[in-house]
Amino acid sequence: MASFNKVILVGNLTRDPQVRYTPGGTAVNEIGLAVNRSWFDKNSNSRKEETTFVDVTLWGRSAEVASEYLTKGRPVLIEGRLQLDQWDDKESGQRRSKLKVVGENMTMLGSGNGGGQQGQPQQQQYQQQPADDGSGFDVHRQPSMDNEEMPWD
Amino acid sequence: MASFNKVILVGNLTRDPQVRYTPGGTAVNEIGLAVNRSWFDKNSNSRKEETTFVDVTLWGRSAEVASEYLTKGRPVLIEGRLQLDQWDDKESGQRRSKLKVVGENMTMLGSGNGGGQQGQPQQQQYQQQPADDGSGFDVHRQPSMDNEEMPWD
Amino acid sequence: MASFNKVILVGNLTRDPQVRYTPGGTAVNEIGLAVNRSWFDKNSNSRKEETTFVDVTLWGRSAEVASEYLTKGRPVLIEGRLQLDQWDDKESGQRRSKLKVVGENMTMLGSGNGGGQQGQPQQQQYQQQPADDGSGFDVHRQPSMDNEEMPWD
Amino acid sequence: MASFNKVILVGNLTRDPQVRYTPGGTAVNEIGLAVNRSWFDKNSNSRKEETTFVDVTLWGRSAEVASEYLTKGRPVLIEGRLQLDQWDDKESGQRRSKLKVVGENMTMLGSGNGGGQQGQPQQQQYQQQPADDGSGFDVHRQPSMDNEEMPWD
DNA sequence: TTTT
DNA sequence: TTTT
Repeated sequence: MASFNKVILVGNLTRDPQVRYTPGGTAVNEIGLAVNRSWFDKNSNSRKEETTFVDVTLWGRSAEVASEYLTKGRPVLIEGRLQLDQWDDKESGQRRSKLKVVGENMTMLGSGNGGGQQGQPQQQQYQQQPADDGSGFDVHRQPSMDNEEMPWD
Repeated sequence: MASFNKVILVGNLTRDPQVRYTPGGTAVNEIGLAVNRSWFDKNSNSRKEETTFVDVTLWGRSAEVASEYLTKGRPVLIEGRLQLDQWDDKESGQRRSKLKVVGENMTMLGSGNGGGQQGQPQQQQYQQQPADDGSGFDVHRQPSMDNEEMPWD
Repeated sequence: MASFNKVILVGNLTRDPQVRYTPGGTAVNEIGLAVNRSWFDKNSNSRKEETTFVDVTLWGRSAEVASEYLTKGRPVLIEGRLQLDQWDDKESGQRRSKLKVVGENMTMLGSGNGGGQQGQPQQQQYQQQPADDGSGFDVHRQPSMDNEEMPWD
Repeated sequence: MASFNKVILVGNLTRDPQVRYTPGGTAVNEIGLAVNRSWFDKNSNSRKEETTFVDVTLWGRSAEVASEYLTKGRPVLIEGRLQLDQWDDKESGQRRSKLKVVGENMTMLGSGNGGGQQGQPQQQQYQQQPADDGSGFDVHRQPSMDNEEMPWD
């Protein structure tokens, strides 16, 4: 049967975003997100906290926007999908894998005036660039986008 | 700012589910899910496929239901959240971590009569048990539930 | 086949929330949400805006929390489901219906100190009360909840 | 603050889909979906059912695909957003409005061989066409799409 | 490696 | 370790 793969996260950035570019010129940004959960534990009769730290890979315009407008601590909403990175570990000779999140859409939350220059585009939603730059870089993993939805293009 | 953490997956089971029980008696089931994605790659001018294999931890009643009604290959919809498992690697002495999915709700898809005994409860949605059994087992990680929504309880 | 029904909204309150109570004592709160969308229209070569106004029905504790901590303009994240209200129109004698959103979870967003008294419980997520109060009031429509997740109970 | 607007539904078609075309040539399809919910009611100590009937507007390629491959009764997963249709009622002279769902993505579920010709493209996910055809028809309301994700294009 |  |  057909599949479906959706992740929606609201959290705070654990570091300042930093764009890089693939050899083919596509922007990439692996942002760090801290997603908190708190619940009341009946056994200990106390409130508990747990934080999930997630790395989210942004591509294209949203990769750039993250660097331009976001800093450590800023709240953000990410819509994306799970992706399994797989590789051969040269050390152990074993096949290894890691679950990641690919961000397909980013919405900046917060008042946007927490300081610095990042406040402007609060009503925007940033989607990814579609282009596979044919560079051999793993750009083929990047998902869909809609130019019509892109700001300032 | 407050957080939000939601994962919604539709995929096929990669193995027969197997319930286990915590020392305190809580059911746990780590099911394997294969979630496919296919897209048209403009560069190669061909359709591509990529599969994400995800382990989903079910708790309580849904852990049991998975074993009772599902088998390898069956389609299922999972609603849950990302969770970071963290531990100390004795080998390397390093802190390690792994992103996982905790299933908070399970919906069986498919005609349900693909064979075997699994077909009955197609209209049901299974949620988790709330109880922390105080066993020291990591049951404290399990989330919310609503008995009102539980079948046959 | 089994169904799934999920709505996730981030928007701003269009009015101050007001709790009411059913004859059986269950809290209800129909909050108004403004959800904006902006996109770039290629034809007119300009940015466009569209707002969706949605009424969201909250039950139980989240109905109360909304009134205690939120005011007009505050940003909020709602997780819920679509529900079809159906009734007979006495005037026309016709069967009528209206699509609504039932909120199953509410997360307050924003710095929380935008003014007034509403700022405290920023890290909380509020779920609904399960109880059907047997009042004949349409409380049977309210969904799941988990006391374990409730603050201060 | 920025907004977010997401609807995810799994249900069965209540009628055979029928594509229409706008004057500008854009495909539109308003499909009917039945989304079931069942829960255990503690008061009556019995299982209850409730069905939400939702009209979902599909645009572009997914509008066509729906007609080509789906028939009444087929299960489908819709990802979309809420939209408020507003108009002036000539009869009453009043401003009226109706909440609708715009489908941005459609995934066909089910074995796909329940009969007829609809079975082929089970692994596909159909997204909308971006084009505003400038016809004056309310095509401006249609959302994002990614040609790269379109099959057979 | 971590955020509020 | 992998499903359709």
